[in-house]
Amino acid sequence: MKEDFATYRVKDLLKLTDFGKEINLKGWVRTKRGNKQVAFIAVNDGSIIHSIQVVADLGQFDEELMKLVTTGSCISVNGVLVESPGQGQPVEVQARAIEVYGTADAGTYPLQKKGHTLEFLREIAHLRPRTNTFGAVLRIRHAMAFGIHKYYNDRGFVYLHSPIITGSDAEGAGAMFQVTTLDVEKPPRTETGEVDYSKDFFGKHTGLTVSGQLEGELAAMALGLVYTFGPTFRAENSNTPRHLAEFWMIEPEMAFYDITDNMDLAEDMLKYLVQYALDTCYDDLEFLNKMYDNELLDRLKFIIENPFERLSYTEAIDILMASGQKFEFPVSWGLDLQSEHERYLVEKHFLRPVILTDYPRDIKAFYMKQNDDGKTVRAMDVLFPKIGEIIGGSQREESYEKLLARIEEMHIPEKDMWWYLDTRKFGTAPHSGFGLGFERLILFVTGMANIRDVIPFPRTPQNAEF
RNA sequence: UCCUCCCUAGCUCAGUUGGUUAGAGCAUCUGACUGUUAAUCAGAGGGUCGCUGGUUCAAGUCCAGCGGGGGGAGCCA
Repeated sequence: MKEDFATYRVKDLLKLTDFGKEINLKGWVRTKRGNKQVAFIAVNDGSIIHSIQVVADLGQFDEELMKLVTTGSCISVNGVLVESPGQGQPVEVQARAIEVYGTADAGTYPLQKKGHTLEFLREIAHLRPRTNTFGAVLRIRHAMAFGIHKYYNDRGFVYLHSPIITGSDAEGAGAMFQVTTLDVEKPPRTETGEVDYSKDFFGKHTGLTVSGQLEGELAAMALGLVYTFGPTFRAENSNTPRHLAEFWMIEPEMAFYDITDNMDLAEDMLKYLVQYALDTCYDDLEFLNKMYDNELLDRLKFIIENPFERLSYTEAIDILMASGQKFEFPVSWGLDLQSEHERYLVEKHFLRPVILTDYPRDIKAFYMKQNDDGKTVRAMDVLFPKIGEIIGGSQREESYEKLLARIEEMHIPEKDMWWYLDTRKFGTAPHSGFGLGFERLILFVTGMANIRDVIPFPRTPQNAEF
């Protein structure tokens, strides 16, 4: 076919008003309607949620060619941009020539014109990006990733590439996937019969990272403001709509930030990102609001306009105990909050995001700064409606003595932590940081209910297809 | 990992106290229609009722095991 027409993406075509212009477009057919005289072909190229209507006067097209233009096929169209006489779209393309790049057999192509369940789409994750829903989710996901880099870059943070392979299992954030080149059938053994990891690729036992925080702290003690944003792996047998074995996490780490600065940053960042989604992905959000969650747009706007509620763990316990609410799990000071407790606080009592601080030290990680009361640490968890914990963070313990005491107390192998302890030995500083689960953010922003639907190819127990 | 629910046509589902030949909508195919919007109208094809075993004269239906999936819980981001 003639190649002298300039190719446009659908997103741009829909905005053009110079009717009569000759253009080319390429994309995938969503539907074909019509009669003997005329065919209406909805073409989507992923640049925007909307499809463009291509109109083919069937007198001018080969019947055999038109038979190949089916839902799912890929075509290139030369045509003229015209004002649409029909309802539903401002412009359409009067086709002059159509080339079929790839057919999609109508009898076996799994995606139909009608809606599919999200569960079914998970089974065809290789094709689900072609749906309106996943187009929207993936564009929003991109915008959020870009917005995160923009947010931190604009504020002078350095993007730190923390390692994916790690030899430290000390963070305690969860079970690690082992990384090895040893023959798992017959690994080399020591004289005492244990697997000899000194013969392994790295000369020691290694795994995939469960957190970039510790390395983030190292860099924060030099660059001041850093963040990591990378894949994170947890070999936990978690089967919930909120957990993945492979997910992405953003972990800012800031020298000279105390717990309040930390909370301010977390709240400001979340509001910025929600606003960024509204600014850059409104069409997609509108679609999701219409199809899945009628309160999505209202909820997003509410988040931006209202301050998060901040209170201590102790105050939260008091509220829960005074609530008169029947909980499946008892509430008492010292016990970790259960999902039902967090949900009560966020969705029943405060009706807004909640930041809880100063948790009992015995239920939190070793690196959190110990309060003077000897009982609590400067932890902060940001709890969101529907999602639960979206951020977990703390001011870090900067005292060498206190940190070492805690490491010993919790039986963390000190020999693996020498480099981390060195930061407290040499030029230590008050500092803070947190971890934001990227997919949980996307859950909130898209209104999707299952975390497997906000990542292109989810990795969960018993599932690594695609 | 625990609790619970589900698995019937390509998809979404119905299927009565166990009883003859398992149904519908959509999708697909064929036909009709001069501009459709999840087009419409008419017709047709399409099933190892997740798998294995058991109970019974008789199992989509009852029982057991296994597999897959959803929701809740735990672990957390």
